[in-house]
Amino acid sequence: MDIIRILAVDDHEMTTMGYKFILEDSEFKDFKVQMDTAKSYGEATQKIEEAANGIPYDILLLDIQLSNPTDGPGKTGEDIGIFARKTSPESKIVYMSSFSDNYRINSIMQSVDPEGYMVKSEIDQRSLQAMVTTVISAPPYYTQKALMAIRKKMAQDIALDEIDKKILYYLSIGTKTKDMVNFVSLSLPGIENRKRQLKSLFGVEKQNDQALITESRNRGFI
Amino acid sequence: MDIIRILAVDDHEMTTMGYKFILEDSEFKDFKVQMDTAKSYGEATQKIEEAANGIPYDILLLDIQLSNPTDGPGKTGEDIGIFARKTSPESKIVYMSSFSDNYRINSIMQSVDPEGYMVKSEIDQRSLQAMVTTVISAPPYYTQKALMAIRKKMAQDIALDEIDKKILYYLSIGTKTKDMVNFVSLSLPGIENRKRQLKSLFGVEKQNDQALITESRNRGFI
DNA sequence: GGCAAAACCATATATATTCTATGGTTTTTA
DNA sequence: TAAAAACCATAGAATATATATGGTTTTGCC
Repeated sequence: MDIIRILAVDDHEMTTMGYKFILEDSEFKDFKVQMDTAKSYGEATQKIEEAANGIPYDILLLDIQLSNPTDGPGKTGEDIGIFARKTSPESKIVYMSSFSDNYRINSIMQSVDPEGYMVKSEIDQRSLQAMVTTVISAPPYYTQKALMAIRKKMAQDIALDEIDKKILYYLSIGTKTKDMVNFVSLSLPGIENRKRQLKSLFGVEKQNDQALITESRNRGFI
Repeated sequence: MDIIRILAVDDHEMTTMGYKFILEDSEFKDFKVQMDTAKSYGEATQKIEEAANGIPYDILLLDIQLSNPTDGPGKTGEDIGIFARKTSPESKIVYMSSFSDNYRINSIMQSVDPEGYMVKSEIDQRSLQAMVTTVISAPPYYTQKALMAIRKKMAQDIALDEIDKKILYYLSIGTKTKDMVNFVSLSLPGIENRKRQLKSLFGVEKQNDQALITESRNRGFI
């Protein structure tokens, strides 16, 4: 009987314990699961690196939001994924995230391209088991909410460049257009013109910024 | 007990009969399935339109390849999907296709954005039943090979315009560069320059066209 | 090997797009 | 209602990409 080694990373210990109890007690056809856990970026990367020197983990279950201040700012589960792709390329990566918004899922799909993505509200015993077998034998595994975001993105051909995405992002968090010059490498009329173009592209011409934000969200950009 | 009405379109009658027997005999929790079939573009669009005037179909199962010459050239399952989106917007659309290549799946995802996509080699009784319940309650439903193509597309940010895609397509079917001027609205040096840029973009600089084709396929463009 | 076709590369010029700078008008908001 | 912000328009600058042309290298075939 093969052993599938999994590392689950989440700052809430209850969560990783839940995964552990369910999966170690599950009956799989060809293997048993053995689970390690980690609570922070530092602990996770260390365990991944150590394992990669011997037998790498088969699966990494990563939370995106790690509110652990000891690792300094900006160290998220996304960073762990990027680290793992380099250090332990054999390991399958599955995100277990509360985020189901398009922006976050698109971002993870591009930076890490994980073998799985589960929205936490959709995780239960059955889906956990299905995820493990799928990821091991025939990835990818995405839960329904993740699939909805992915489908939305696939359905449209519009490709915005980095500047457009930045403008939409800052707009969505309430930044004033005149202040965007500090974040976007463009002149004020340049930004205004881009906004006009985006509104035209999204079919909300002659409407205010709120309409643009709403439409961008509908289309899965933010 | 609700009735779920499905129209299955495939030029091979055996295929639609298979769907019919399996799904009408299946035990679903909240409903029963009643299946119509069609063999051509004309028959399918007519049935969709008639139904839409009364009670539209709940699900349309569409084959992409319809080798029926009576409807004239260029009438594929993709066209049926586009027609159905207009005529019967309430109906869910699921493609049942032999195609598992990236190019085709990407194209369908953009032109029709179906609620499901099943690669025929992956269809069996269980997946058929799962597809129906998923599409009715919480779409989308994609089989593994479709998901692989989708994942590949999502993982990369590169957006090629129509001209680039055309060049790659004609290259992939063996068209000589000098003959492409007949299909692509660009001068010969223009095409050559695009090819150079694509090679640079894909990291196959200073290599021949075969390398470009291979890399394009890997990245899911053709 | 050698020849012709195709592919490939480089440069000057033309064209289209998009930026900035500037200044005016309209809308929001305190 | 006054100030701030958003919005719009235009001229000129900068950028990117097209064409036209001609040369070099590679490929395929006898």
